[in-house]
Amino acid sequence: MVQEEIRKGPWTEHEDVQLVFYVNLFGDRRWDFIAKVSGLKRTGKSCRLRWVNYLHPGLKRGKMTTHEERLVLELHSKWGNRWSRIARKLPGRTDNEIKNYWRTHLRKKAQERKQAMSPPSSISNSGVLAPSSWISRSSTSSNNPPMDLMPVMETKGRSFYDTGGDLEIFAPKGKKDKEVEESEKVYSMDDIWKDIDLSENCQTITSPIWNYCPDLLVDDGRRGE
DNA sequence: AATTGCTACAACCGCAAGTCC
DNA sequence: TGGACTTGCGGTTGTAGCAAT
Repeated sequence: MVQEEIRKGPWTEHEDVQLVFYVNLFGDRRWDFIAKVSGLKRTGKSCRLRWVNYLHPGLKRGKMTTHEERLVLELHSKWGNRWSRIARKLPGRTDNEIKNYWRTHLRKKAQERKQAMSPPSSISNSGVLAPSSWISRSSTSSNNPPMDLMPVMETKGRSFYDTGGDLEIFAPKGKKDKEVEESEKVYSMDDIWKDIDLSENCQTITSPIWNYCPDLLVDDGRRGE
């Protein structure tokens, strides 16, 4: 069979418009289908990512507020690298965005914070793991801070870092995750919004594509289900 | 002005979970 | 029940833009 060539790399404005149109038409679930019918030479996966991280109308763009930053630090110390979960507590922010922000801005801060809190002994905050059990996962250069040397907990093929916060039992994703979340709500959405409003009047900037193609706006992420 | 190093962020990849038949 | 397919998540990479030298 002749494999249709798959486009990779940065999305063009035209591709964005096309994707938005088809998502508006069919909803944001059947990505393989959308990828096919839209004529975009992208994988469903790629379409989903583009939508979720860039085109979704509910996205808040622009700099993280100090409150959001604080929240990320807080939640990361509690949950580790569970970005999607952290993202759920920050309306308008994506897991990818938070993950990137963490790597570039906060890792150092968290590091300092941790160092300030822990004695220079070999015992981590959890009091269990010594550096000898740490695994270096640095894949890139020299300046990878020791965050990468956090103890790695393995569960069912997934891993996350012990950040020194409460080690939660690693509930499987999906339904169970939701249950866990329901039962442990730390911040209500109201709290978060209130706080954000108070801390800074950060403007919600919708994705540029929506200015470009305003007709396609859908109401609050609820598309044909 | 050219080069190098760093930062920020978009996008890709692999894997596991979820869903459908 | 199990296999194929789809979706979601977290880790990683590529690169544009900027600052420092």
